[in-house]
Amino acid sequence: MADNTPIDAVVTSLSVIENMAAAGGPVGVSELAKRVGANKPRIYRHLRTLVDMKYVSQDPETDKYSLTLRLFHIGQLIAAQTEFLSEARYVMRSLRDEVGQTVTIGQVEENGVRILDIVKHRSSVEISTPPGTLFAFHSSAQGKIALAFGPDRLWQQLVNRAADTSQAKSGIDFRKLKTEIEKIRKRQWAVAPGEALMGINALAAPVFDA
Amino acid sequence: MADNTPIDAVVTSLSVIENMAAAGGPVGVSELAKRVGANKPRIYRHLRTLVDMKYVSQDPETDKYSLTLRLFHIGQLIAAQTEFLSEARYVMRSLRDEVGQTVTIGQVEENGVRILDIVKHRSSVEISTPPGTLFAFHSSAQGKIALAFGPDRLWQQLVNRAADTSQAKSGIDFRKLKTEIEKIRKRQWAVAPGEALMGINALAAPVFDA
DNA sequence: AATACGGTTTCGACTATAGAAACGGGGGAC
DNA sequence: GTCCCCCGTTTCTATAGTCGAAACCGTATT
Repeated sequence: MADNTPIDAVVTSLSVIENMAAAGGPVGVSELAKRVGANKPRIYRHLRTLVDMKYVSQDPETDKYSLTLRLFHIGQLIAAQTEFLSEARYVMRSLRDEVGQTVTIGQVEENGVRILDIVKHRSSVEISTPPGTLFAFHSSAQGKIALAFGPDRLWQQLVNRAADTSQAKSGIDFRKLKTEIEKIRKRQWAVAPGEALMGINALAAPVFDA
Repeated sequence: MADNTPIDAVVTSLSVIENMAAAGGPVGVSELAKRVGANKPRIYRHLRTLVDMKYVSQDPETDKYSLTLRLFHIGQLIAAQTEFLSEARYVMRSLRDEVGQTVTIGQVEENGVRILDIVKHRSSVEISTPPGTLFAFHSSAQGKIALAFGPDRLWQQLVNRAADTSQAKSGIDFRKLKTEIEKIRKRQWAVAPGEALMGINALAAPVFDA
């Protein structure tokens, strides 16, 4: 990461899009120019490009520009990739309101549990786990849940990998972990106090689809 | 509109985004380069820019890139601007709970009806129509509704297009279709059993605004 | 051990982008 | 009716920024 040089034109166009979205309605070139902090011709050319690509349309009457549903469609695709996220949001939100805690949702991957989304609990201190974070299997409530209720394959992989890398120093006590997993499987939920951060609680996983 | 000159960099970045959305999962630089039709360094720089702007994230493990939820959020904003979608959600949800069926909402475009959003009905079998899907006019309940209650222009276009392409083999029986449309217009709703999938039902369209 | 493929970096050349200034047209003030 | 102001649009030139070829380095493969 030597010379961090973002592409100017892209930044500008995305700023245009963002500002249009924030505007909440059709916008003119001049207004946009002020919001973005550039002069009119620049904005104009970017708008023309976006119109060309069907991301923006111009009202023939007022000459003002508005965003089309193209980006919305792309957004839907993204949400679809993140699978059930859109539906999960509702559950998460109500869950948060119920327990008064920040709620996260994750997905099991090869090497751990990846945080997909988070619904924050408004409190004085903000302990945020940005989406995309990867939690290890052995040192997080989420990971242990995955081990407890996920396929055996996960457990095997974890053991094999630890053996392969000959990292006896990894310090994972598998016997202890195994009994912990068993316990989790019985009581249906896991805690992992002080392992990643302060006090993290996780709950069982409605896996695979529903 | 003298010298139609779209900004290259913007076109590239948007192509990158589109291809990532279409890919349906994490993608590598090389794969993207092939899809977009450019060489690796270019794509790499664009990706770096998008990462900088938080539209894309890179998996620390696999080095692959994926779209973040940022665009999804913007898409939601757009949908809110486009007015009725946010309101429609409520209607759709209550409608679903009432009839116990999956409800979709679409928008009439040039070549068919595009599904904008969907509220699924929880049942044993999942028959999902991902948003963004385009339904043909003549072979879907949604399309027929559009023909029945939309402007005549749509019908004319459909007939003309079929004539132009000289594809008599298209197999569309226009007389039959026309009478069907008439019937739909009278009884206010349409069915299209077995045309797209199993049993699809659609309802009349609150067009144009309200 | 050697190869192939992945993402990343460098560097020079050219072109595509930016900014100043000017244009035409619509609307409001007076 | 006339003037003026503000809007979206256009031209033009210089420079900055983007591009492509080739090379780099790590990991996985044979």
